[in-house]
Amino acid sequence: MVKQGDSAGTSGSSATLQFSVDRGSPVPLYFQLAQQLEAAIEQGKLAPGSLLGNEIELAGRLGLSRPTVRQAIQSLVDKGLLVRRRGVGTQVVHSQVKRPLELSSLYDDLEAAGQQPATRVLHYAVEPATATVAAALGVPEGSDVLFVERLRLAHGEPMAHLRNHLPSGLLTLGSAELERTGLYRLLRGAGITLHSARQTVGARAATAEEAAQLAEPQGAPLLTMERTTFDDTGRAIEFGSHVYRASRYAFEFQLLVRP
Amino acid sequence: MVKQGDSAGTSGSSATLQFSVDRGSPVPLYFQLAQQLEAAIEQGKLAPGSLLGNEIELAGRLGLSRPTVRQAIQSLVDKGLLVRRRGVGTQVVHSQVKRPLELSSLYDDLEAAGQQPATRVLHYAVEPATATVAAALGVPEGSDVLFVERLRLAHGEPMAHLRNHLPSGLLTLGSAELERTGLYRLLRGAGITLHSARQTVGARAATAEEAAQLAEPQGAPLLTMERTTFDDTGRAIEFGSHVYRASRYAFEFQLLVRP
DNA sequence: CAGTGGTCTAGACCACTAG
DNA sequence: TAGTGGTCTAGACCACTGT
Repeated sequence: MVKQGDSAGTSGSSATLQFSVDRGSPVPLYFQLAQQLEAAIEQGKLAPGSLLGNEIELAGRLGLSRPTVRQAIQSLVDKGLLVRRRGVGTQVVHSQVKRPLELSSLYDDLEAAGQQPATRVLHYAVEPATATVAAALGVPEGSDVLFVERLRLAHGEPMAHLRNHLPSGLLTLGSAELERTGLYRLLRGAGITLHSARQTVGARAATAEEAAQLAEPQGAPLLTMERTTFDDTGRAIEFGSHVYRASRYAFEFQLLVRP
Repeated sequence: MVKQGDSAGTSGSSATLQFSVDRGSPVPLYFQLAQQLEAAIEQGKLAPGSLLGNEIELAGRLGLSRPTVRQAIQSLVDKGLLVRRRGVGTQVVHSQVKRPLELSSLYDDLEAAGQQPATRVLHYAVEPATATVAAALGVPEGSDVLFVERLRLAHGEPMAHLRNHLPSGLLTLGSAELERTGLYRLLRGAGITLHSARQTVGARAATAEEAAQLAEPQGAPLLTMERTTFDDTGRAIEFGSHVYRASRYAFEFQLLVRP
């Protein structure tokens, strides 16, 4: 049982990197380690393809138990940043993994891209649920539903036409708030935990009205998305029916293969 | 330390269900339990919203340790079938979670839907990589790349036009095999481990040629997808550039929110 | 307050991969 | 054969939730 066998000097390996955990912190130890590993990968201190070093040695070096170290590593494997091979070791993945697809918010996406997003609320009213909306939200037909219709702009140019239906009483949504930020940010801010969503992405030609609203020629191809979002308990939170200018917008995402 | 405290009789709870593990099996214990829990949920034996019972008691009942039971439960939480709340318990999720988005194969999707998929190989040749393809695959421009162009049919009707580029030498793909099944199934069969993919989904109007191939009017809206697939080691395995008849096809998928 | 999941430890044996 | 990750155990203390 050798305690000290430092084969330091091999650049790109983890042996040369200094990780440390703070036991006084309320942040879980495995999470602290995971963050440091992720940062090292992102900054290139852990080269793609390099081995992480075995778990027992890493645990000993940090004063942690092996299960704790495994938990940290596993969380990064789940993110797609690391790959484990039995009998070989844990390696940093080569390719550029960014994010395994989130419940994307158009507003946030535009803002992140420096596109100066803006919103114009076209319609805002509580209405009885139609059959389609009632089915999507799992509420009785005719029950009260908040219907919001918005035009999303980037750099002053129309990008998308968004229609959302929300079960009445879930939250108090101001029309003014909807002009300032995205719906999902408002939902999260209201303490609603988004859990899953069912999405359908398709395409169709623009109607005359849509063409006018989006400044596209009539019959222009539009990207469509329908989405129902659920919370922890399985309640439907929101049903959206959106169209995007295909000339200006495309969905881009990374996905991981379930092992 | 009570070994037997069966509070049986509460229907819908897990207390009435009989789980058991086989220690002689090569299948991991946590996986056996996860499968049984998943089956019980799928068959409705564990009602949506019902509590699973605490982990210690479940472990005792099965003769397993708590970490093993936790591992089983965690795998179902990751799948979105269960929700854990501290101080409350583990509940079966209400909504219908099907699959958190896979690297979908059009062929498999059509087959699963009973659509009698067929493939017509239009083009099959090794060609020098163009700049676009070289960038997507991470190979030198002008290097050998297998270029495959296919028309996908369902019930004899054209559905999509598929163009794929694969680095030469990765596998021996027969044109005949491509008529019989999907590309991804062939890749997996060749022992290639798919790991992640970067996708872009958009829309545009059909060109004259595409319209003719897909039996759509000229200028009809088409759904487009570009995808680069990577394996474990980060090598690009395949670059696809596809168009789908928007009148016949849409992408539908479920996704989970990263906690 | 009692009960739940969240985290953590210090071991153990096994299956797989490589040289 | 040596080294790796994969699995498993039997405890422990803590944080949070509800009553």
